[in-house]
Amino acid sequence: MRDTASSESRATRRRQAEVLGAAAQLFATRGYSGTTVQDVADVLGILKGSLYHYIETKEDLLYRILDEAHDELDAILAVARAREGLAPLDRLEAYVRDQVAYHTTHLPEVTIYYHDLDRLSPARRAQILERRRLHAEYVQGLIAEAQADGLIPGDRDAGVLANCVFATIIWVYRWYRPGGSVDQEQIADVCARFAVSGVCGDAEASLVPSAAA
Amino acid sequence: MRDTASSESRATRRRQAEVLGAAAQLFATRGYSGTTVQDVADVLGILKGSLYHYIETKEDLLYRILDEAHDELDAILAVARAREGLAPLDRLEAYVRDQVAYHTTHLPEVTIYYHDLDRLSPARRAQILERRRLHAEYVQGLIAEAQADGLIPGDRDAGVLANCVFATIIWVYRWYRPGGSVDQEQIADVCARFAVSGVCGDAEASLVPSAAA
Amino acid sequence: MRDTASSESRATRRRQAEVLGAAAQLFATRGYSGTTVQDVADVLGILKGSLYHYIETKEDLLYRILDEAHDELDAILAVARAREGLAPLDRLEAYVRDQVAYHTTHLPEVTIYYHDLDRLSPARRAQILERRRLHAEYVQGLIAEAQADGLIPGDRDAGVLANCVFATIIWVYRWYRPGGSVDQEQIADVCARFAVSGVCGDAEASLVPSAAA
Amino acid sequence: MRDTASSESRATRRRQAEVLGAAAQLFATRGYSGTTVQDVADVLGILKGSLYHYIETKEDLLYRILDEAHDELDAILAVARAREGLAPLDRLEAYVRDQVAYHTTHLPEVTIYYHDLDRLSPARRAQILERRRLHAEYVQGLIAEAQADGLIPGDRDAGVLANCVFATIIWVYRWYRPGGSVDQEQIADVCARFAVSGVCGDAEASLVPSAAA
DNA sequence: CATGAATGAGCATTCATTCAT
DNA sequence: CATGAATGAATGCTCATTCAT
Repeated sequence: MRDTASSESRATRRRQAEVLGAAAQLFATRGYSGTTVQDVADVLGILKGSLYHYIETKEDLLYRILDEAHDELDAILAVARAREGLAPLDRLEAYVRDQVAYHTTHLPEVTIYYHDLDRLSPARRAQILERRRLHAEYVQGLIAEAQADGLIPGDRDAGVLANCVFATIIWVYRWYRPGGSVDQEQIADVCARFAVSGVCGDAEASLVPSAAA
Repeated sequence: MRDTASSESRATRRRQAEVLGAAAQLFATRGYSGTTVQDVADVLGILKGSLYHYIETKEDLLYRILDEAHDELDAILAVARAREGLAPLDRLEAYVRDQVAYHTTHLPEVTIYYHDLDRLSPARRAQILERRRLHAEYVQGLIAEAQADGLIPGDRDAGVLANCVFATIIWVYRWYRPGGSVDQEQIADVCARFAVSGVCGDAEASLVPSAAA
Repeated sequence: MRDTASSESRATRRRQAEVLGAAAQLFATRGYSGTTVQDVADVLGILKGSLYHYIETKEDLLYRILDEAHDELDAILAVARAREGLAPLDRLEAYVRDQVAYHTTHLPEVTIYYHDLDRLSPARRAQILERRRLHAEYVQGLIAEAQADGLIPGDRDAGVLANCVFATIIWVYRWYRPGGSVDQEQIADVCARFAVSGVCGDAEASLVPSAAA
Repeated sequence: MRDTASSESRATRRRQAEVLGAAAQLFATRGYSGTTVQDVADVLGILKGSLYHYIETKEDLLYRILDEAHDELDAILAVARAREGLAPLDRLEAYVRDQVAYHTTHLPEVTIYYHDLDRLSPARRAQILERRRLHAEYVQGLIAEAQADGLIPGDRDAGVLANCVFATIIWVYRWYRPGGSVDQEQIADVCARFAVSGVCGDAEASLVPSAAA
């Protein structure tokens, strides 16, 4: 029973990971269009032509990075779905916290995700977008559920609110840089609380006094 | 009283605006790197070489679009600063509303702003970033003020919260498309309320009962 | 009796001279290929399109500069030819002196002459080369005459010697710069003496003693 | 004992030489500005883009041609410096002879050298000019030495005389064409004698009688 | 005379991709 | 697996020249 029975040997898989890692670093820094196949090969210490032993096209690199990243994102969604017996807003808070934690620890991947998805071929882009849609549905569902349960006001469009929640999650990649004064856990906390409070939208109540003063 | 005294004739200025408009449309759709000078010329119905009567480099197009857009953004900030006698959170709400209104009505410009700022030369990028910084300072200042006034809890980093507010504003360009079921004014309302409630962060209070129930 | 009877008015001719002067300056500095029509127009303070009121093609500028310069060069030849009753080497010396004087005082023109003659159309180049040939013939004739008269050794090819004489004259434009420590008259002297002594070629005779000493 | 240990294989080096040779041929004929990268590729029988495997910029071609040519020129200077125990004028004569021999056998290189040095970037031009300066110093030094030794009159500027010597050497490339009636060795002889006699400058002495006759 | 928009051909350079060795 | 030479299409930019106003 040789373990080469799997289609790819362990060494091969490691090399593939190195290739994707190098590409991810570069794509995140210079953008997909701004990165050349030569750049990737340079980082790996091989020649441009040799890189084509690992990929068929440059777009392959982009797709694989995005595909693998989405595997982890989908795992977060699966965990969230498995959290039963919790109130919708608590489930939302947990989901946002997990997402922000992922975003802060996978800056290159999410940077590429939000910057260069459009450089994917239509078919592949559609594939990724479909996976993303499931996340949107989940969050929008939680919000609609909270509205139905009377936990939050029902006068606002759940879809718009869901987008605001994702804004809170996603935008992290544009301002968070490791080594800052606020650590990752705190950031996940603040963002989760911001998002949940945002969908609650009862700020006016607390503000009325100050406005009335 | 002729206003032809200005160095550029009206026709010239109109043509310049057409050039920028065509470029903005394309940059927003295909990205700066994905748009060729040829593309822009094609839209204008002139030859590639002729376009160089209006620009010196392709980057000029990007810079001018961003520069003009920032003029409008800065006008929003000026208006916000002029709103005296309002509580900080009310000023924040008004600012967010204005910003979201701008974002929904200037999708091409803001798309370019958040996607291709890095394609600008270092000097020009720095110039834009400096203008952006003033906005960040303003919002963070409002939040800090609200914290100092005891209007919102002071246990969360004002900088992180400000980033969450900007997330709410900015992300709009990624999901809002004109002609949807929710109109622009409603969206500005929802986002403003989301952001203000988010910084208030008193969701737990309202949630505790439901969680305790 | 208007003086507009001449094909070009005085003002027109002055303007033409300005155009040629500006072009000559630029061609000498940046080379013909390295100078754009725009550059010339800029120096004149007009637009590129307007320059075409004075020229038909860019090559016109080159040709006219060269043509006018050759008028002066030919005048030097005419003067030389008129110097009768002088020994050939004295006539050679006078010719070299005049030529070097011209070269040091017309650096832009001669620079263009020796650098960019090949950018002329074949017909025009041939025309200039024909005029140049007359100079070569004259100098070669003087040398042959001196050889025939026994004034200088006859064992060396008169054509090669003539080329060496022209080398002495022409090369001046590559190293002479006004304002140096040696004035123009001295330079003309040194060059003339160098050339004449060179064709005499009796250095060995004078050196033998010193070598024998 | 394989010499393939060197970083470039023999085939690679040969190809590089072919590339430089093709470029040199073209630059000499049409000038650097007048030669396109396409032209060079055409001569090599490859596509324009493929040429960039051998060069980084078009200027690289120019620099390498000039750099390699100067290696040979500097070898001539080294040989000249090694010729001890000879009177200065004899050393000058030998140097001129060697130089002229090089010039007549390397017409393309020297043509480019004297025509297109200015198309080099400032840094690279300075580098070449520094190497050239050593030659000028050497020749001027010989002349000064001869003057100090009383071998030639000391009333003429050694710098100007050195320039005249170089004129004699350099100008060869403008009139010498292989296959003429005078062979290369004779030309080197004539030029060397012309230059040495020129710096001696005692033509008057020999002329006085003929003028007095 | 002068303007300035437009032309159209050309240029140096880049780059994803292929393939014989 | 890796090399490196070659492809071929595209890109940003230049520039001499034209011409309606």
